[in-house]
Formats: sequence, C-alpha cells, structure tokens
Amino acid sequence: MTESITASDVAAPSGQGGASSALRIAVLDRDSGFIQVLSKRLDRLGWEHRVLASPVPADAVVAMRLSALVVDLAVLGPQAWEWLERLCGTLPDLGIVVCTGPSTVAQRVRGLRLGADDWITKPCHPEEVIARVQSVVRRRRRPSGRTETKPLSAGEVEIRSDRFQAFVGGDSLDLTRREFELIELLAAAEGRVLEREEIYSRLWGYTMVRGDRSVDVFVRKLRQKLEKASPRWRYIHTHFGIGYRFAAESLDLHSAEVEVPPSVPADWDAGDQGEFPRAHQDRELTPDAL
Amino acid sequence: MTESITASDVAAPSGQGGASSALRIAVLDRDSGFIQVLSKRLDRLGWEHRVLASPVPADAVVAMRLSALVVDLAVLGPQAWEWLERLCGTLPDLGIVVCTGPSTVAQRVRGLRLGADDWITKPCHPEEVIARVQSVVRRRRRPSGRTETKPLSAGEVEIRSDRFQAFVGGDSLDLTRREFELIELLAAAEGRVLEREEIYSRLWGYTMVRGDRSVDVFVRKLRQKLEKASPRWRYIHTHFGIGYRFAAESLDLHSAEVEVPPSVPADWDAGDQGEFPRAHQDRELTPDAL
DNA sequence: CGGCCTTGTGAACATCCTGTGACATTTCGT
DNA sequence: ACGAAATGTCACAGGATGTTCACAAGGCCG
Repeated sequence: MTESITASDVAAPSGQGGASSALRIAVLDRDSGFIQVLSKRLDRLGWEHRVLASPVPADAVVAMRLSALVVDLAVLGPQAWEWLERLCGTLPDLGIVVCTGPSTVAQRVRGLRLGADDWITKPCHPEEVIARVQSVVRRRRRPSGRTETKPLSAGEVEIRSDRFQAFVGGDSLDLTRREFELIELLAAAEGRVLEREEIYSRLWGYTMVRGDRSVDVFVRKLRQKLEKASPRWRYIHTHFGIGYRFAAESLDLHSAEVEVPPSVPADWDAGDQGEFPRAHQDRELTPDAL
Repeated sequence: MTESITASDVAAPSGQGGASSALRIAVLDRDSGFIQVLSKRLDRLGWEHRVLASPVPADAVVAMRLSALVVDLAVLGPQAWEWLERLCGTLPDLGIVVCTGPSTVAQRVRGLRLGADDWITKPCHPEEVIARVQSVVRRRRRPSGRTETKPLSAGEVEIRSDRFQAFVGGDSLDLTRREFELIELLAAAEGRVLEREEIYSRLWGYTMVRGDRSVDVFVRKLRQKLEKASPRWRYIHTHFGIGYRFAAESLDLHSAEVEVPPSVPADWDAGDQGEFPRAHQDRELTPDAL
C-alpha cells in the first residue's frame, strides 16, 4: 500500500524535492531563430519544454504544470501587463522569466514588481537564458529541497519524508500523496496556524479560487486516518475563518504531552473533554460559553 | 467577509509581517555614487541595510542574517568565484544579486550557476536593482512564509500572529479573525490614534461608507473579551470624533506601567480614573491627535 | 440647560465557513 | 481497455461570524 507514491511527479509543488529532476518549461515567443536555438539547448538538457506562439490564456498555463515560463512580452501585445499580473497572481510559484526586446527601466521594474522573476533583454545568449531560468527555478524550489530526512514526530505519529508516509507505532497510515504532503506541511509548521490559501498554494501550486474545498476535504481524510490509528490524540485543529494548525494533543487528561511550547491553559481540558468527539473546532479556550 | 485577506495582497492588516516587512540586505560595493543613491532608496523603503566595502569573509556574512546581498564582483578580485561559491554553499537561502560592470555571457552564466540569483550589469538604475532584489526575496521567502511573528504584547495581553490569537496568561481570548485583525492593527500602532476610516480600510479593504458602525461593533467585542480576560486593564481608548487608540493601561493606581512612551500628560490618570469605570472615552488626549 | 451628533449595546438577521457523504474525473497498473 | 485508487466537485446541514438596527448613553457647543 502506499509505497506506490510516484515521487517523481512533475511540478511537485509541495515539497519533496526531486533534486534536478526534469523541469517543465514553456517558451512563449515568436522569434523562430531564438526559439530554435533555445529548444535545441533545452532538449539537450532533458527538460520538457513546449513552445507557444500565441498569448495562451493564463488559465491554460495553469494546466501545463510548468516550473518556469520564458516569455516575450511583445507577443502579448498591449495586454501584456494585465496578463502577467494575472498569471503571477494565479501561479505564485511559477518561475517567470521575461525575455524581450529593448525596454526602459520603468518597464523592467514594473514587470519585476508584478511578479516576474527575471527580465532579460534581447538580443541575448540562449545559454544565459538557460542559466537564469535555472537560477529562478533553483530559488523557487529551494525551500522544498530542504527535505533533510529528519523524521518529524508529534504525539504518536511519526512523519517520514523518506518514505512519504506517516506512521503510528510502526503502522503506516497509508496516506496518499496529497495526504502526506498535507500532513508534512502542517507538521513542519507545527504550532503555527496555516491559512487555507497558503496550504493550497503550497500543495497545489497555484492560488485557490474562492469556494474550493479541496483543503478541507483532505484535512478530513487525514483526520480520519489519524483518528483511526491514534484515537486518543487530536492533531489537526481548525481555526475558523483562517485555516488549520497542527499540534499533537492528547485527550487523556494526565498525559500533558502537548507540544505547544508556551501558553496553554492547563485547565482547558478540564471543561468539556467528552463533549466534542468530532468537534475539531479549536476554540482555544472558552470552555465557559459566553 | 470573504475571500479572507490573504496576508499577501491586500493591505495586510496582519501586522504587516508579511508583505513589506523589514528586509535586511547588504551591499558589497565601492562605487560611492551607486552606494549613496541605493542607500537613500533603501532608507526610504525602510529596509535595514549595510554597506560593505571590502571582501567580507563568507562566514561573516552568515552572522549578518541577511535577506539578500547585492555584490559587485569587482570588489572581490580574483577570489570572486570561489567566494561566491562558498557563500552560496553556506547560505543557500540568501538572495544574491550580482551587480557589476561589463561581463561576458560566460561569466554571467557561471555566476548564476554558482548560485547567484540575479546578475545586473552596471551602469544600472538603482530602482531596477531594488526591483530585482525584491523579486529575489519574494521568491525566496514565499515558502518559508515564516512570518517573523514577534509576539506583540501590552499589559497582560500577548498577540501572536502565528496563532491568529491573543492571549492573557496563556488563555486565548478566542478572537475571531476580524477581531484578531483589529487588535493586531491597533496594537501595531500602539499609542497612536487610528481613525475609523483607516481602520476600516485596512481591515475591510475598501473605504467605509458613512454610517457604517462595523468598527465600533468590533471594538466593543474586543473590549468585552479583553475585559473578561484582563479586568484590571484598559486597552482600547476612544477618541471622540476620531477613532481609537491602543494602549495598555492598568487600572491599579500604583502600577504605573502605562506603556505610552511619548506625549502623555503624566497627570492624566490622576483626574478621573474612578469616575468612568466603563467610560472608554479618552478625551484628554483628543486635541493632540491631530 | 437643551439640541445635535457620536459612540456603546444588545439582538435580530443575513452570510459565510466547515464537516460530510456522495459522486464525477483523472491517473495508473494490469 | 478495464478497474481500482486517488483526487477533485458538489450540495446540504449546522454552527460561527459579520452586518445592520434601533435605542440608550454620553460628549460637544451654544
């Protein structure tokens, strides 16, 4: 079970790091000569790449699951800025390298401010474009690469990045890829509340559209598996209107092994322990209604 | 409420810990003119910065805890590549922007491959340097998301951005998102009077329509929770016709721990402390609010 | 002292948010 | 191609939160 995780997946936005795994990049340009040389070089590097000649709608770019995009703003025409802004807003993790003709400082600054990661002025050497794309991508995934196989653990669960699994007493929770990424993300930020938007963008790679319940659904799946394997603990706490917080909290009064470093009302569990069997709500305190 | 403020875009009410929070950057260069202009601009942006004129040993850079470093390889001399490589190896998370004179494609590619995040050729416009540094940093810190979160505290309350909550002696005030954003906003401007319009626009993102009492309502809710948790303190003060001011003030005469640093008539509390137990009004100060 | 405006309250009401279970879609192995 | 598993969508139910109101209380100014 489980071990089936295809760690090599592309665009693995979340974590794990396929070190120098194949990159997926797209080039939006019309300069045939430039494209040809660049393509050749990309082929040699073994990067998956695709050439686009027309202003692909920003939404379509999402589906491509790219690591980076090289674009000549000239192709976009007057819509360029708008397009760029929108794309950056949707895919905050996408590396965007503008490679276009002569420009003014103001234009470059604007592009960079809107979200572009680099701006190269044509004519330029393909090798430099490659290097800059690499630089952008490297920076982009750096944090993820920090997969220092240091098994996180909280309460009864142990999260092993090297196995892409979480265990309780040696038994795998049999988490799917997404589930694992989620618990890993949450656990890595233990104690801190992560907003839905952040969770979403880090797991899915792009900004969440209002109304998307994916995060909630996966949290529920995770909770189910966690609860089945470790019934007397609560790990994922809901923060209404904000997001979720990971923190192992024992339901057993005595066991005070709650890894919340500071500020934890020692009496909070005195109130309603048995009341919320499924009430994941984390009213922090307020046992005493209002 | 809605799409909930994503800390990143809107007027991040969340203690500005996100967006443009102070960055620490260093500039290693000798071009006095360049440095001067750049420094000025950095000052205006409120970024902590430091100018270095000599090849600081890579190790020393570590101690500076920088977000980014702008460096002119010329200053490093022949050791440049080695230095750069070592630095990048040591601080993979440091944003490095090379800003140096004319160079060959090969040199730029080499620099970028070694770990530089960007390479700007002098002469260049300071604004572009800033923009590129921002771009680099933006990329770099996205994942870390580590909102510096230095828990604000005043009187008995402690405001923790990492939890989206305020605590008093370890007990959560159980604030809702808006309530938290409000107290965070007020506390961040501790001592200063914030006008209703400003509070409104920072929390709701748009301008308040005349007659909207939302701010008042939330102030009331906050006061209720604050008072229940910390009865002997007053935190939110009303400035008639203007807005509110956050300042922890003990009701115990002796305890003079009033954290109002500047401009506060020391005798103000001598007057009518006992008169208005619930009168949050704070008229004495009204005048100097303008 | 009296009128006019601002702020404090409490409650009713309208919305939004999250937990769930069912179902549609995509992915992957056989 | 087929089927199982995984992922993504939907719609509903309840509870939590945000907004609006009407009115009381208090401050400002003449």
